[in-house]
Amino acid sequence: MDSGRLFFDTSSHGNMLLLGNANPLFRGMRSVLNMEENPKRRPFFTLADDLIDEEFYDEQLPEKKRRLTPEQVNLLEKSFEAENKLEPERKTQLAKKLGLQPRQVAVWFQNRRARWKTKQLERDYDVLKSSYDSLLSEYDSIVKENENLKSEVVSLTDKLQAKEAAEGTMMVGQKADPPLPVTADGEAVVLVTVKVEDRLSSGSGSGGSAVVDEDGLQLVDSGDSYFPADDDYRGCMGPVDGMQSEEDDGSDDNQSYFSDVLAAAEQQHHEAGEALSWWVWS
DNA sequence: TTGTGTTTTATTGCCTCC
DNA sequence: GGAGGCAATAAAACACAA
Repeated sequence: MDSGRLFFDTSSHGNMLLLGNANPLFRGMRSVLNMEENPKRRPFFTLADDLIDEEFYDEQLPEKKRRLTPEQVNLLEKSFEAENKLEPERKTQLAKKLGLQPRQVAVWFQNRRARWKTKQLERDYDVLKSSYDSLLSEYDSIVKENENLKSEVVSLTDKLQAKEAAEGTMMVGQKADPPLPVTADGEAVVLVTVKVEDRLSSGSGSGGSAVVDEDGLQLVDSGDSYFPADDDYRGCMGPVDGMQSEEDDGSDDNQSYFSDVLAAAEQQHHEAGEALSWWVWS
């Protein structure tokens, strides 16, 4: 430890004396000084003028570290506000004005810069956090909206399924009078049902179509479809959980709707809106 | 009064710049 | 190499609850 830095030179600065903690005299005085503490206790470092007529220093007590007075701090703060770096000349002037050692002024500025930096970091953190919170809430609302759209798709899909099934049954039912045809034509009814489910579950119409085509039921397949094309249909179905199309390779614009909510939420929302309105319109 | 957490003052060691 | 800045740290001073 550099003891030269720890002790104030009493010859250069009036009656100031500070002993290091290692000094037994200082340690002994600590308890005494603590007992003498009172609310009006004068600070260790005061203006040079005040040092002259104070009997306090007559005793030349070895002093503890004292805090600066509010006046000293105010002046230092003002100086810091003007310029947070301290040129040698300003340091000397401030020290003279405040009755402090230039070294103390330099230390105060150093510590003040450290405090400022800490506060600045806190401010930066707050800004980042509020920005993050805002984005998070935006993300949550988009996810919620996404869920709503998905459930709407599922609901409409169910309705469509029921409607297609009903129409398919009617067509076959024209040949078989009973509500549930169980004759040779009844097989066609079953196949129609499979066809609809297949479309909804796999998104690939080829497999289901093959079965139906074999039975010559083209009318049910696409000729009377609610959808202009299979691609469009699958585009609407793609996003529904558990009903993912096998062709969901991202090549189709509609297929990518649910792939990255954050990346293109607004655009995707728009696309979903179009798909849905088209669906309802059909 | 005392224990504990926070703030302030000061030191130390390292680094950079001139 | 000396001066000054910074990060880390020590320790005194202070605030405050129990």
